[in-house]
Amino acid sequence: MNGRRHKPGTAAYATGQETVVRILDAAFDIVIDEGMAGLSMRRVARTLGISPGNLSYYYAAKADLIEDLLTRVIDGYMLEFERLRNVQAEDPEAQLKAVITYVFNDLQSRSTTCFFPELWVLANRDAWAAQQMERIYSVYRSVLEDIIALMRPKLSAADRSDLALAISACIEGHTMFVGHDRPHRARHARLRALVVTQSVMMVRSAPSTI
Amino acid sequence: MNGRRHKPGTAAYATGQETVVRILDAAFDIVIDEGMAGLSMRRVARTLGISPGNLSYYYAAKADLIEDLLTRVIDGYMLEFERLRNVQAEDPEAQLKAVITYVFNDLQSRSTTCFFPELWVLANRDAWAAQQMERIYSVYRSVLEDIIALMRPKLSAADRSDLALAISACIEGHTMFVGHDRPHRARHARLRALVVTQSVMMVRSAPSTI
Amino acid sequence: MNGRRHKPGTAAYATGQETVVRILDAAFDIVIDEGMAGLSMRRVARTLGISPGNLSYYYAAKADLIEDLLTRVIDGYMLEFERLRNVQAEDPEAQLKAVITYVFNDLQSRSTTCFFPELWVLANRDAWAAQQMERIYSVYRSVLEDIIALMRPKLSAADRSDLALAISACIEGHTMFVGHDRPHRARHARLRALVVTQSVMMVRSAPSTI
Amino acid sequence: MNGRRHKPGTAAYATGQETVVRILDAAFDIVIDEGMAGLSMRRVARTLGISPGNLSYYYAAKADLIEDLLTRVIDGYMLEFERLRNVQAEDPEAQLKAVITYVFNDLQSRSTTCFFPELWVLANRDAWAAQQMERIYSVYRSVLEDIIALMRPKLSAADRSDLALAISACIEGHTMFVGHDRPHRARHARLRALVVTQSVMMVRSAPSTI
DNA sequence: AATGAATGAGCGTTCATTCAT
DNA sequence: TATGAATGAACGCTCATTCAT
Repeated sequence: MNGRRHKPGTAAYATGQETVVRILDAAFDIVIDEGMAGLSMRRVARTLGISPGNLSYYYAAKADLIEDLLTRVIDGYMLEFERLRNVQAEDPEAQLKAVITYVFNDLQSRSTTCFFPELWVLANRDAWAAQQMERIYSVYRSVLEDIIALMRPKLSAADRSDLALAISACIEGHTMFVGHDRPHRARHARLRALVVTQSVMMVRSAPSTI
Repeated sequence: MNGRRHKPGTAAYATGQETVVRILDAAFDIVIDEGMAGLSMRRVARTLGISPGNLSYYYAAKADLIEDLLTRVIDGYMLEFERLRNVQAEDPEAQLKAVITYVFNDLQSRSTTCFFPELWVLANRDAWAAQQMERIYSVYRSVLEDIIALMRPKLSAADRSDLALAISACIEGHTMFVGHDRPHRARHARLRALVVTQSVMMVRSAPSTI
Repeated sequence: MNGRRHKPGTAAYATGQETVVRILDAAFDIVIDEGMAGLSMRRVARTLGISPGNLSYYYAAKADLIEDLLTRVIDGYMLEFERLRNVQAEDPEAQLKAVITYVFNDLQSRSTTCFFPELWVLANRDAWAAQQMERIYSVYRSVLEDIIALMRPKLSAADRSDLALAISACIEGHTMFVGHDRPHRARHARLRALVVTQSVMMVRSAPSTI
Repeated sequence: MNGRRHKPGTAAYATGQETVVRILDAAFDIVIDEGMAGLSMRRVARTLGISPGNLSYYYAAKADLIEDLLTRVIDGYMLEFERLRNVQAEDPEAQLKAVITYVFNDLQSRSTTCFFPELWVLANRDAWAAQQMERIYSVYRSVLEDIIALMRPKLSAADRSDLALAISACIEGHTMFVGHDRPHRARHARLRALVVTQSVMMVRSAPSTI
């Protein structure tokens, strides 16, 4: 969605813009369906019915496409998180529950179940991907931190940050167990209840460490 | 510890046995260094200084090599978990803390940080890999379940199982944040403390749902 | 003369058209020189001085190339047979003699001597090849059947068809004996005379079986 | 069956002799099932459950195995032909009919339908194979020539030979049309009748050319 | 903005062959 | 006799990339 990856001037016209979107959509679908391992320039081109040459007009290198793809997907999730900031609730605790519930539920979507592990793997080897991963998770945590600040105003920023990281890591860790088509998906609701309750308790009771 | 993926009769001599070990070691190193995406038969052969033909003498198909590789790695972790069962501690609570501490610390090893996300991705697409993943995590959870049973004898098996799954998922979810070379590795100890404390509290206070 | 085995859109420019022709020519030459066993994608590419990648741009799979190759060769022979239909002769008998003479002579060409046995072998295992073989021989026989119909109007279609099949099989059977470079090539003319005379006699004298 | 192809001394013991037979049997089955193209040393070894190394003890090179294979198969057919020489019949004509009938019927066996076209292809490229092919067909023809000599004592040897070649070629040419599983197999009996009748007539009426 | 055409490297795999044991 | 172990070449194929048109 930033465009700074393909040659400047590219996708200057309406049809070009649209093509970029179609490219990224196709690429995302492939990643979800077949994993990053299944993503190839030729496959994207084939999916769209355009020539490899034309694809390389928009993305000269595969890495560029991947960058844009990650950026766009992560921007999408970031938007969701920003929206969570404005969740209306009686009190911060209710808000915390709402946020965790939302994110935990999202684990079940096929996109989320499939995309994030790919991102984690990517981040293990690619600094830029690691940075994008931080970008999204820091927004995610900042939403939590703000709520925690309301619940525990006296806690240090570091403590709040730890709590937020612990909560987010705990939720993310359920992806491969209760995510879409994952073996314990049937236990999703029960585990969500556990995580919600436990997270609230943890925030309430966490001692100040400074 | 079974493997048995290469044709029977192969690796009958000492040198052959050794070659198989060298193959699997090299393959594992490649996966850790470059990810599954970087694993190729030719690369393994190149690394070992053997011919592609010779490699395919031991593993006729790449899938066979991967199967043996996963089996071996997972068997290794399973052995570790079985060992955790016998951790000596004053009481179940101390034992729970010890187990969580151990596993959480292990997240920091490069192998663990790099291998498990690859396994999660694999399991998303490959039924056999998914099965192997279940194989290891079920042992992992059973260790936790046994300790939980000692702490909360009146809890139903399902409740204990949920607690174990939640704890293990929570720990695993920290891999990509505080694992080896991961951005929040510096906070590893603080988060471990949080997770340990919180897990104990959760087991202690979890209500019976049946 | 259809082909259409390489992806549509490919070979749209003059150079591409030419390349396809060169590919099929080279493939044919290889088959004639070394047999189907000697035909490989890489060899075709090497012969033409193009890269394997470029060859597979035109023919994504070897089977596609073979299909196009067979189609083209067989189309060529079919055209010849169609031309034989219009052979001018005093009477049907003279026409029959002319046709048999032409086909029998053609056995001596290196292409024919080498190509047809390869086709027979292929047809033994590949349904599509078998179908192509039928395609050409049915045209071949239909030419004969039409002449036979003129010579023996009262014969049933089945009888005419049997005669045509017997004559064509008899001619084809000489390929490996009097064909190009075959051990009895010196006797070609004498055998041709025998086959021509005998075929005419057979058509003349064959009893109606219905 | 001559053995002169593998190292002298090899297969000197009973078990070794037996292994050679099993090798050639397996090789023949593969050729019939998959064609010459499907014949590989490793496949033969695999079929027999022996190691490639052991196979190469009997046949150091694939070419040697093929030589022995051809020799044995052709020896088998030659034996059949020699037996045909002794067919009892009222007169030479009946004998000729009996021989043609026998050979024409044999076209329908899977082995014959599959093996001979492979031999023809081989003979197109390999001088030794061509020689073996001549070996068998010359016996075949000599049987016919002898009968023809009885029917037409005044015909020159060359004429008799031409007749024999024409008859044999005509029969062979039916292989790919009425052989096992071939498209016109249903017409086998009718065509056999045609060929038998016509061959007898041809021998009876063929003019002396010298 | 798009295609056709081309390269060259890499992949997984099969193969004939060799040789020590 | 027989196996295990190894080589190295070839194969069909896919891929990222480039570039003229």
